[in-house]
Amino acid sequence: MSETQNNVPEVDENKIIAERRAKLNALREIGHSYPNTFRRENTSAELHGKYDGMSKEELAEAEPVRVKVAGRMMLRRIMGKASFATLQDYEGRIQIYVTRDELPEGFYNEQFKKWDLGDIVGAEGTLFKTNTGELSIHVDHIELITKSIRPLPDKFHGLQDQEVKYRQRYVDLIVNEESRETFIMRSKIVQHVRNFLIEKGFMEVETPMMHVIPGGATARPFNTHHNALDMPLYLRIAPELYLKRLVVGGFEKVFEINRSFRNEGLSTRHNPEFTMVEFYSAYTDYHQLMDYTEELLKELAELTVGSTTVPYQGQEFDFGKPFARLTMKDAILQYNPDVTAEQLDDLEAAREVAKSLHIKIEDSYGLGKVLTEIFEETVEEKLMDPTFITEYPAEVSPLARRNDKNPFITDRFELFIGGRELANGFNELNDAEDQAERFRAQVEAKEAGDDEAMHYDEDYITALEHGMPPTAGEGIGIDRLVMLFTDKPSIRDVLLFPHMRPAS
RNA sequence: GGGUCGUUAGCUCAGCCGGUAGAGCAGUUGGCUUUUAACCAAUUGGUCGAGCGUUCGAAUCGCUCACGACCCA
Repeated sequence: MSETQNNVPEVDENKIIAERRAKLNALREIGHSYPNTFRRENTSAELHGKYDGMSKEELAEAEPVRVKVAGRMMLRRIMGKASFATLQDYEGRIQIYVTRDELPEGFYNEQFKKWDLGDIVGAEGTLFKTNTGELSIHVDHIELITKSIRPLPDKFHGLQDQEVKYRQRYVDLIVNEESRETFIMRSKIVQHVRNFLIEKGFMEVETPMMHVIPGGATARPFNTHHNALDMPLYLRIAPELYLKRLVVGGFEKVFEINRSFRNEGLSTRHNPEFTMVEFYSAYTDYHQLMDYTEELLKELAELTVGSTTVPYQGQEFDFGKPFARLTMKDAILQYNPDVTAEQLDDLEAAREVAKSLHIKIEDSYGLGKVLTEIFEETVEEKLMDPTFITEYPAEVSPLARRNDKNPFITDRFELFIGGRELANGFNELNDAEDQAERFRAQVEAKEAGDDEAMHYDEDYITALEHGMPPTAGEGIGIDRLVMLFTDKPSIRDVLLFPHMRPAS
């Protein structure tokens, strides 16, 4: 049974909409049919770029410059027989000057003056500058291209209602410049990450988003069902295991930028679907990945902020100096001066430390998990400037390779900025027997009640048994990256269509 | 899951000591050929998020619910 709503909604009608519909009906009677015949030849930004530098006199004395633009009418000032209006296209705004006597008989009063803010129009004419020096188009042909039935939000205050911004992003994008800029920046950031990896010799791939066994992370998946095959499927929680299968297959440097899905709560940092870049490189190690990450983030700071000092919500993060690198244990000691190194080497002592810090510890936790809990509770949120934390315990790193000298820890790091985890990378576990053992431990945890623990992925073990070269891999959260570089407090501000509860 | 705050005209917001709803913008009508949040004059527009209660009377007080924002777990 489908619960999808197929109800046709009742017509949402208020006086303004009714009046606009009446105008549209009048237009239909004289043949308007949402025409797709107007071809613009110029954009607002192009014209400002070329002609803003010319003075009023230079423009007036030069050969007349004919231009043809289209856009949404955002402002209009009618002054009797002449009007100014502001058209907005995807790059910006341009002012047009419309006079009664240069349009066909009756057009100015019977058509143009009846158009509404929000309508999309095309205009042709010659460039000039107004007395106050604004580049404008003296129009001799103008036409209504698309009638808008719905009124726009306040022309000065824009759209303020946070909920409507998220639910009706198209309206937000029409009226709020800042919102447009955020998503343009997001696109540039993703583009830069992609180019960065391609220049480093990585190959972009696409792996399944519907998994038979959800793997590659510890998280609850979304469940779905394949009707023809009559089998359960899961939306992926990470692409990791498929990307590493490709490394087994001989694609030694691969990456994927796309969505993963986790069936967990919503917050200012969590959306059920989110975007990660994951990349894997054979014959290298996690130190190389930290170097790549540092290089990439410094470039992104330059690209987005134009500086190595990144402002975020009233704070500033320093991307100029080399990123700090310290081990999880050293980090705990540094931020908990009362704790000694010896206490962190012994399970019972570490439990006591956690208890004194009011951290909940389950009986099943080993020393590695206890240390990680202490780290997450007392250190994470204090790591402001970019900081790599290394030497994550094997217990909390089921896919990472153990350190050669100390099998308690893995060759793994996470990157923190502004108290938030931005990236996670490690030397990949390519010992199939060790991996099988780790999967078994995860299954035990799952059977003991940890519903975030991993499944045993037999085919992945088979892939590793064919031999995966030594490989390092990393995931970077794109949404959090964009939040950081666009100074946005909520993940919803950097998602075009964030998940919302259905409006009542 | 818990707490705080919010939801009033298409938009941005007042009103909240309970007495039956206001402004600006947008819209409509009129005026205005270099304005720029244009301006001037007149004017239309509201199940005050939903429901229940208290009261002679509720946008306003109380309770429940919905959605959102922030904080905490």
